[in-house]
Amino acid sequence: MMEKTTTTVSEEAILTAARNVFIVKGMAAARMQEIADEAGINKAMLHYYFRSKDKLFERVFKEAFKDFWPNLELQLKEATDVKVFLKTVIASYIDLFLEKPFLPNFIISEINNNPERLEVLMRETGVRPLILLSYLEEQIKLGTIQATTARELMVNIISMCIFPFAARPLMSRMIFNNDQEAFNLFLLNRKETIFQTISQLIFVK
Amino acid sequence: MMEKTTTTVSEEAILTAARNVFIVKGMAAARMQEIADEAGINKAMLHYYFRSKDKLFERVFKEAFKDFWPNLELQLKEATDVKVFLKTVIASYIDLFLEKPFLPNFIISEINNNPERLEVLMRETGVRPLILLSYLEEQIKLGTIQATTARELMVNIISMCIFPFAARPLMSRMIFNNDQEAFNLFLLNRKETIFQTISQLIFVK
DNA sequence: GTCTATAAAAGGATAGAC
DNA sequence: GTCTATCCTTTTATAGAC
Repeated sequence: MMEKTTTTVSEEAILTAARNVFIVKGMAAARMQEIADEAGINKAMLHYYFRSKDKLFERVFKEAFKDFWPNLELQLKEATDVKVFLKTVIASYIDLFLEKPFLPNFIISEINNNPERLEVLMRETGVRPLILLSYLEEQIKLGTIQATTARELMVNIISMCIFPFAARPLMSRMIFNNDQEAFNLFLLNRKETIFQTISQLIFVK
Repeated sequence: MMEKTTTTVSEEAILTAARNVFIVKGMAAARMQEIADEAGINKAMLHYYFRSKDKLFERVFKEAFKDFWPNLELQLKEATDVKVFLKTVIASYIDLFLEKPFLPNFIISEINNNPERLEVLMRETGVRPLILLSYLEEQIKLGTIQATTARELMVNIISMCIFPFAARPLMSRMIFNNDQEAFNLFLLNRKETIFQTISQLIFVK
């Protein structure tokens, strides 16, 4: 029996091109023509496969949104203690953004434009970020980590992981004087440095 | 003698409207019609005063970019020591974003779309963020604060200040379960909590 | 300076041949 | 499935009366 969700070569080419264009330019600035060109295919084909720009965008966006969140359940199950768990979460975030540098700003901007979409997105992708929050709360209660509030801690971790990528050109110019090598090295080391910074805050001797 | 840069009532109304629309929607999604409506004025007037959408946008963007940076020179001159200085910088950032919540994402996104614009912008607005960096470097050398590198520290401070605002709807939903009151309170308290967090990192007993 | 009307361009969507 | 040609809507920009 064949797959229900068989995708043709063209369909895949379109999706790949659409991802590239939408994620870099955003919904409003993206052009169907550019997506067609990048897919090496005719503009009419986009409509043949996806009916409209809106529908094509929704498809790409939902997928990107799903990508945006690490699999907390899995990492939680595999981690032996808080330290390992946090280290894994931070590392998986940094690795993700090293691979997909435009993802953070794309998700953040499109959510800003359409916050009401969040409810549907969360339901359909099954993303549950409160897991990390309640885990941190629990650990604070147990005394294995120290922090005034779990929310504070979680916001700080996420901010440090995501922001340098979301504002990459700005940071590169403003703080690294456009020294690309130094900035790339900085980002590569972030896995380690963020973990150390957070450790200093929550594992008080 | 009269001002050279006299602005008419309409011109001001247009600029105010353009700010509102551009900063919330971004260049690509903004509509000249919407700006005209918000200014309570005819669409043709926009072109009469600013020639094109591009030119109007540039005007608004440059201004917003200038707004985005605290006056470090002034704060440095007025501060009595590192603690006071950092507290002031953080506070002025948080206050700015409480007042203009859409500013961070606007600046970050538009710079991402057009990083090459940065050079001109910096020249024309006279923004010099490296002042903070060299100040931190100096203080590390002097031993008044502790940090592995000044860049690391600066990125962390900026990330914690800006990110929760740039990703406001996302944070609100994901970490505060859309409890608007709790989230607003959290942001209000950020001045204090970020300072405490940073203090814990750099003022080691 | 301000408006109405309209041109001009861009961009998304469809028809129809192959 | 894929293409070319074309339609139609949206949006920017201008002409010209007042």
